[in-house]
Amino acid sequence: MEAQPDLAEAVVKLFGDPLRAEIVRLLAREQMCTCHLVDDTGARQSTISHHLRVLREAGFVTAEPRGRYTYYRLRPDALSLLTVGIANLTAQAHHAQAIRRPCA
Amino acid sequence: MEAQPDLAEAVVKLFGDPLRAEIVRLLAREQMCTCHLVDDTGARQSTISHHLRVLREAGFVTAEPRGRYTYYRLRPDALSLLTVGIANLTAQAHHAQAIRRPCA
DNA sequence: TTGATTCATCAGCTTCGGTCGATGTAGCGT
DNA sequence: ACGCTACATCGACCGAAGCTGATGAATCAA
Repeated sequence: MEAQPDLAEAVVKLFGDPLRAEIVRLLAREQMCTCHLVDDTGARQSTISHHLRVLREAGFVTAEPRGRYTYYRLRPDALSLLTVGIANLTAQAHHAQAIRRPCA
Repeated sequence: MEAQPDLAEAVVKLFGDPLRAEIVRLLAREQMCTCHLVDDTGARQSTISHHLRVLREAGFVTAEPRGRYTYYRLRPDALSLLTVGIANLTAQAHHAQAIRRPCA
């Protein structure tokens, strides 16, 4: 049984970088636009945009243009899939405790 | 509320690399020694050892010396913590949908 | 004891990816 | 129209991290 084909890749896209993880953590509290994230993290605007692009392409955030601002929010459905995937892996790991492949 | 202080770091240690993710996936099925992992992944022995070290130091696997072999297994408790952390983040993200920080 | 096997560690190379400044575009206020 | 702000994208730089071959320790078989 496969937990999720690209579970690892998805996770890396989410947490693969400390700053990206911080962005996710902030977006988990409220929707924010890029300028908010720049203020809160202290990173440059181009850096924030870069990470938002990664998160967007990975399907973890959505961008909503609001005039000259762009609001970002997390996609709970994507996070739910991730949660299930890791939960499955955890359950599988639990069962694996009893299995040992013999050494030739 | 903080999901987990170093949730991101922990996740990166687990899935931060495709090969490492593959190792985790294999260990989720059964306990294996290094040579098994070398065979199954096709990676060099030193490379496998390197990743096992990362996983070990992160607390996700334990090593059990068995004669000249060393069996590795995942630590379900560590994975459970991770699952809870991501589940919390997911729940938090769900609530955040209704909150929007105003742009100055 | 000798040799083969398993595994960990090390130093060096190389690649990947994050960060940055610069540039361009679009929307808003005056 | 003009300027200002918010944002995306680009190219370049650089540091972190993975990969590798070599080396050494430990175990087992002959």
